Amino acid sequence: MVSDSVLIERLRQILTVSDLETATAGTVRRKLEEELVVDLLDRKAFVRDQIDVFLRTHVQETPNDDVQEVEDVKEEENGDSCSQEEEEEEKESVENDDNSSETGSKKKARRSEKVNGEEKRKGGFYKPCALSPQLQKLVGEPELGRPEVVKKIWAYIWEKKLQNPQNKRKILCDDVLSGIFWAKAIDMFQMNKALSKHIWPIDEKDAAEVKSSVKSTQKQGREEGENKLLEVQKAMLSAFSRLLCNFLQVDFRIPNNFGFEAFMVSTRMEGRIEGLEKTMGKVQDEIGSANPTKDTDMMAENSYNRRSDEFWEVRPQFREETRPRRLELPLFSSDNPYGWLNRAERYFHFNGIDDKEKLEAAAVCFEGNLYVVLMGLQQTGSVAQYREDFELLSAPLKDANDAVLMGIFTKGLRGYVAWTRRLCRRTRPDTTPVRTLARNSSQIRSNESGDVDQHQEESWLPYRKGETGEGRKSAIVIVVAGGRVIVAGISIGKKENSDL
DNA sequence: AAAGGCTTTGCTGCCGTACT
DNA sequence: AGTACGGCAGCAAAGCCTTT
Repeated sequence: MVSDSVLIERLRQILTVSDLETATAGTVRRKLEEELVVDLLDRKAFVRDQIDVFLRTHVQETPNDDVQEVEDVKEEENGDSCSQEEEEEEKESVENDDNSSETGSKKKARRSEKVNGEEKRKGGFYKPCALSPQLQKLVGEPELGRPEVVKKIWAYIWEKKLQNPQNKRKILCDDVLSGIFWAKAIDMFQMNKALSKHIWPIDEKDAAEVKSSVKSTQKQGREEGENKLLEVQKAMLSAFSRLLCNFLQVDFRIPNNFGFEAFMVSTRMEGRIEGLEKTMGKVQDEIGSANPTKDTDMMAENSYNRRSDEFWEVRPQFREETRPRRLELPLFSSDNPYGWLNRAERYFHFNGIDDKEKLEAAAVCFEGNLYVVLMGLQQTGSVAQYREDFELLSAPLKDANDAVLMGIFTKGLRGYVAWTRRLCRRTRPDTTPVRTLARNSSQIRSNESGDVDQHQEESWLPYRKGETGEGRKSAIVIVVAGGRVIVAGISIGKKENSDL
């Protein structure tokens, strides 16, 4: 039988040299048993208590090392010292202040002091991010933490006096700012959102560089293929978004190396189309009823196909002049996407194609390649961004099978495999409200897509205890693909969740 | 003081599973 | 049944500003 004192002494020795991040009560106890050649099963509680005592003293000492050093210096300066008990009381009182009486602003001030006092942090918020060329131009640095970018932006706004005097929340964009925000004015609350399009994590870039440098020659071909696919994706996204922007009468923009502005969510898009159609209808009526003038004729020339019969009755000669000539629009070529874009634009110009027709014609040309591109699309940012990209790309696939589209969509989701596995384990079909919804709704598809057929059908319809009330991890995802609404039960992260 | 946006990191607490 | 552990969700943190 080993005495308590011997046990404690040896225990402390073990803990001193152990990695406290990984050591557990069990591993420590087993080590003790091994070294002292005794069975400590009946003294488990004692061992755990002693570990707790050690950890309490250790943990108190470690994070306050710096404070302790400062206090030591003070003590030396003052020539006196207070007892450990008094120190502990002081610490406690500080903690109590923190928890109860201290106001938010004081806390904030204290935090700020802390940040200013310490060496500028490099992680967390201050983690340097890569900046877009437009943003680099403004802040004068290739990489910067987000808060510092915001600081510099505000400094620029003040310097140039770009706040609207009537409403200081509005920022009037000069050339530099409009190059970043793609607007003539922007609400300051929207500013950070717009900025996020220009701030990219460096890790991904670094990781990609490291990855590519260590790739074996065998993998190089595949990588080149992926790069090419990415190039094609970019080109198609660029071309397609340009057409869409023309159609929707919004600014054409390719804000970063791959991303889209988030105008493509179907509901918003439908709203814009509706609005656009109404406006066009009004313009059409006005043109139809007005006397022909040079200006209105020019407007009419630009929208040959949108004119009413009444309009042509007034200007029969104009119909002859602007009749589209026959010329084939080339199919999209992944070998030369920019070349295709050029030729397509010339074709549109030559035939006087209006915006809606441009969109439809381009969609037909894209269709063959779209599955390939869609398959290559991966979630790199938020689910919402990924969904929007997916919706944009899949929009022309009107004949596509919903389940296939949903399968491709989920396959590109980050962490997909992990959550489907977990969901398979935890599914409780009979009590799942989502499942009930799925059975009753013709819009909801189960996993018929094949790419996840190793999972139970329930894996599409996630369940987690308490879901009825909170649905902590699960949500219904609605994807607009191929012009149809596709709904699926899905498990997603917390941030994405809020976006739904 | 809260609101509104966004970012990453790390802590806490909860839950489920595996093991004793 | 109790315990240990893994994994995940939720939250808070700094920074910026003006209006209510």
